[in-house]
Amino acid sequence: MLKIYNSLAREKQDFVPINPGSVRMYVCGMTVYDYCHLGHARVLVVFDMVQRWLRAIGLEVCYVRNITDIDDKIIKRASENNERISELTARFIRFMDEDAAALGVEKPDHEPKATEHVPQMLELIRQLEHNGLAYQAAAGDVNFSVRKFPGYGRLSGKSLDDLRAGERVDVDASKEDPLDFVLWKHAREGEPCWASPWGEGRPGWHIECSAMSSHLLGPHFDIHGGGQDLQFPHHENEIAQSEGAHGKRFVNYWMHNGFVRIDDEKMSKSLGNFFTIRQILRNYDAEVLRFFILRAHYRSPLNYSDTHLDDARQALSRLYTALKSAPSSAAAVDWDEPHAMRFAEAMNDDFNTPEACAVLFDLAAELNRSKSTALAGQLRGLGALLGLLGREPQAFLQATPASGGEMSAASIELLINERMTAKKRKDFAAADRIRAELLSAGVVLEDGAQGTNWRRA
RNA sequence: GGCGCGAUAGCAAAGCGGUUAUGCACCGGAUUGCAAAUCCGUGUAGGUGGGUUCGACUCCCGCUCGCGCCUCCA
Repeated sequence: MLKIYNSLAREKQDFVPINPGSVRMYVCGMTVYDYCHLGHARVLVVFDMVQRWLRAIGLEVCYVRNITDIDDKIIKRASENNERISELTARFIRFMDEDAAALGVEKPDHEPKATEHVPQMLELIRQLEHNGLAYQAAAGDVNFSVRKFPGYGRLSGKSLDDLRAGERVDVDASKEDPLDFVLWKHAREGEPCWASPWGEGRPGWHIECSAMSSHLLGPHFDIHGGGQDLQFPHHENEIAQSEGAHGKRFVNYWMHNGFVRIDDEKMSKSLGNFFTIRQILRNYDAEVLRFFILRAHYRSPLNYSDTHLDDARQALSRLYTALKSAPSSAAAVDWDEPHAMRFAEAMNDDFNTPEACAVLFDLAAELNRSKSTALAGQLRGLGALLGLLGREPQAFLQATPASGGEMSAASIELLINERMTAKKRKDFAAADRIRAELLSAGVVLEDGAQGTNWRRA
């Protein structure tokens, strides 16, 4: 039985799909005006893992991850770059796709774009107005009236009065309540806009997700995910909009992944302390980054540093090294085998990937002892469920970092042959000199029965 | 100020009311020409003060420290 920590209930709950055997899941994706950073990498990888596991336990999954391609920051960036918004967003969607693919993230079933769902948003706003939850303010914006929606603050655990107390933002005088949020922004000079019953304008940020999720998954679906920072106000507002418009429950399980941190501080655009995915991938294998993310629990904070990635690389090397000792292919997992059972138990416990990884290491140790092809198959099969261990061991162990500057495989082989010759005539001094030379170039040699293997340190 | 989360060995990171987490690093042994890899073995934990209990890292309370949300953010 799968258990999921539901942010709304603040506890782990048995997962019961609305329709037996199938799951509908929506995750807030990226706003595409810049490169994806490590925080985005975490959302991508975490929910990819969730999606894979849901399928692994036999559920039919419809996974939607949206793309926000119209908003203040996009407009600002496009004007700074002096380019069209559609060019800017198309470029960063492409970069996002490249990064996601590198990280082994499978394509969601749908990736709706905000600009392609304006009619659905307008319909939602119309419904909200009809239900007395939306009003057009003097300035022309259409706002959501939070005071009229009972239960506002349930997800974030805040009462309206608590929220008032912490107000740090200039109050917009045209709002009925300072916490009311914008559904439709009236058009401004030089900004893109759409026609609407409330005049020309463009959608507020929160309405996008409500419109796209209900359009593709219906008004009531199983899982809604995203980064912890979206819990308030974004997800809170989504609930208010969707339930306010449809008059029924919106989402059964809310999942929020923890932040990536740098030096114990949240990594974010506003703090400017972020690393982009492609920056990291210049020096580290993408699978190492994926493993680094999955070896922590998705709800825990994840501190990033080069040292931690080095550590993750060493650990992943151990798994691939074990795999090298027995031929294997990613066969179907034998779920009656003890390791697989432990793995499933861990994953069913709110996606406990650190525990699942520990099982992989136990399996590797066992494999190193037994050289069992069956165990190698299990290791590959279980790894595949996390999107790991899909490559040939040599390919991983000998991979060259994207930044280059490494000794080529051909030169390495040449030196290894030279060393072989030296070894044959018992000239160990010469052999060791070559080995030391390779080591200083970041290449480690392993002499075995069938000759010498090498890998990058 | 309000609300919430966390504190585990040198580092990273889980589970668990009593029995080895796991990985990296470290130490001893096997193996090796020597290494590397691997295997065998050992060591290093649970912020702090109380409480509950036969027994607490695990449950409860206080304190301290750290982080997050209350504004755009994954």
